[in-house]
Amino acid sequence: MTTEVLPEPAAMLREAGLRVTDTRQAVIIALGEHPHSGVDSIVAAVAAVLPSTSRQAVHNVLTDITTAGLARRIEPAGHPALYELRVGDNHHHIVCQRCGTIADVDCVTGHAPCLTPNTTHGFDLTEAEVTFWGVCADCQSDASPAPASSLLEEMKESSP
Amino acid sequence: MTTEVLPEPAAMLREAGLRVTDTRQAVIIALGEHPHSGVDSIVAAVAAVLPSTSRQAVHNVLTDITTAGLARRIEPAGHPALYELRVGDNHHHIVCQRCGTIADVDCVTGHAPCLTPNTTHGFDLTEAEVTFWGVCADCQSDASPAPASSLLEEMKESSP
DNA sequence: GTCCGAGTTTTGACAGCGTCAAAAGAGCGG
DNA sequence: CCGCTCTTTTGACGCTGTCAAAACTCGGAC
Repeated sequence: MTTEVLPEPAAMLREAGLRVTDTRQAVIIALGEHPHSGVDSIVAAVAAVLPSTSRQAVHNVLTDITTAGLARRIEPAGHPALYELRVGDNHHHIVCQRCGTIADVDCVTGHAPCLTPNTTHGFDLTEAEVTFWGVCADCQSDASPAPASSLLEEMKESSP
Repeated sequence: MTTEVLPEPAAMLREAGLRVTDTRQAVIIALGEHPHSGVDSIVAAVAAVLPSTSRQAVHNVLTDITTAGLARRIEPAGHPALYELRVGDNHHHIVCQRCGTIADVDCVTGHAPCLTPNTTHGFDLTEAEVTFWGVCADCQSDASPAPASSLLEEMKESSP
């Protein structure tokens, strides 16, 4: 889509104490342009700029920047892991049960009152994760019966 | 400890329109005695009674009874799928980030007010899934975790 | 009680996603 | 400019789950 006000990849990496490499910058740029991307999509996007980049390198980068707090990893049930750069703000996700599309959902309650159960079974609560499931607008209007099991084809996103 | 006040597996299967087989009853009994079990644990439990049972058969049974509404499938990020018999009541789960133990968490708010976001991006909302993450009582007191088979969580922390 | 067809289970292979490990290459402080 | 350390490449491996065909049961019919 349109080029947005992306954060400086190099600056982000330096602040996080990570070395600035082409691969890492390319991954961050790809994530900035296409949030909620899977490893496959990111590999494709990076390969468009750095054709020699290996899949493993992308995995490494994603793990590194996720650990460093620059990115966030999302793992919806039944889908491969996705990544996004939005960290720090507490938001959740809504996943399309047909095509796997993901959208951000800001926590409407601000402080998440219901996300502090009193029956924690002795657990030391760290985080509350909310995932909404539904059908996206495209799949609603598109009445074509796409079986929820094998629609990996649909997930292929056409790049601009 | 063997025969509890568990629902009759045979009756459950018949009501769901599924054939009553040894394998299916064994799986249901195993789930009744050990909720939040993974396929591996269920296979082991079933094998104790029916040694010739194949892993694939367990997979089939779990898929069948899940589809029939007798069981529920849980897929915490980074863990293999788990199953439980409690269906119908809307409850969530809290997962130990160290050992993977899972406990039930009843929806304390009853009606889940914050689980109806107003910004659905055009999605037709179907379900809201909540997963709590934390550290279980055992892992809190016991600094040395080694329950089942996963120490993958250890690498969550790394300092350059 | 016996038979038969549809539904189950077994067996073996396979696919997706991610990780491990060692050698080669690149960043960056001195 | 040097060299140490971190990154990347390459290839193999592991885990979880699925696909497919043949052998076997369940359960209603006769």
